[in-house]
Amino acid sequence: MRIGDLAAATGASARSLRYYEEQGLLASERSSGGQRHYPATAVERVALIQSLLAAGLSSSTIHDVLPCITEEAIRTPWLAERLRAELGRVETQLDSLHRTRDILAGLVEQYAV
Amino acid sequence: MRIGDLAAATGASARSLRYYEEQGLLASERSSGGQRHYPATAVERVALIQSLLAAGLSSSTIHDVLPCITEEAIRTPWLAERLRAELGRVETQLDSLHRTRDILAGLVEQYAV
DNA sequence: GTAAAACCTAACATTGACGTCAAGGGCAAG
DNA sequence: CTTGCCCTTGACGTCAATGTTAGGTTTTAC
Repeated sequence: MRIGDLAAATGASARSLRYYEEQGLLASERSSGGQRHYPATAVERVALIQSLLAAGLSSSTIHDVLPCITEEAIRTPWLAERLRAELGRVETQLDSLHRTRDILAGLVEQYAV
Repeated sequence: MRIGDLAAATGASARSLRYYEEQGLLASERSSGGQRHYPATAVERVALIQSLLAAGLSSSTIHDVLPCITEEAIRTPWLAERLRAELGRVETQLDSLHRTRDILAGLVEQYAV
């Protein structure tokens, strides 16, 4: 898969995919001419990255948390701790968003004609 | 209440409060010397603004959606529609965040030592 | 009345995840 | 081989909420 295919398959722009690579979130092989090639599994990985970005994790946090290209950090207690911390953050955010949803729903009810 | 008090009461910076006013989200009376004064209800209003900002609504959207200082837009069908649209957005985001939470929880389980 | 603390406006700086543009190179089809 | 499309790197632009700084004014405390 070339970058345009991956972009089409994931909805991310080619610019974003290059950015993910630059941030160490996504690996690619290069053709002899220097063009990026991706395995089919990259689609799933990009989806994961997008999901975590949408959850408010920074690319640097994702880099820390995903045992990515370099598998160095796997199963260190530090990684487990970091994961738990981010999970906590997301759950807090989930609670807060839940309350906001209720507020908005209240407004909708109040202003529905 | 002056701006410092409101900042202390809400956790927002004075800069942010002025910005909210600039964006038409928050009203203030001025003293003879030009300093802002807020009613006690402003605390609640700022909390609402923060909540909506945290949910990813832009200040311009909040301005549209909150029947704010100028009460012009109240109860127009358009407002009701806009509110429903934003509620939909937030609910979508909530779903997505929920899934992301599960993914993260899975990772935690996987990498827990 | 005076000093300190809080406030004012105005403007520029920051951050992060991209968009966009320029100048060029790779690659399949005709 | 060339046409046309996709790709490359690099650099600069954007956007939104907020930080920061500067230079001056108002309010509060003594």
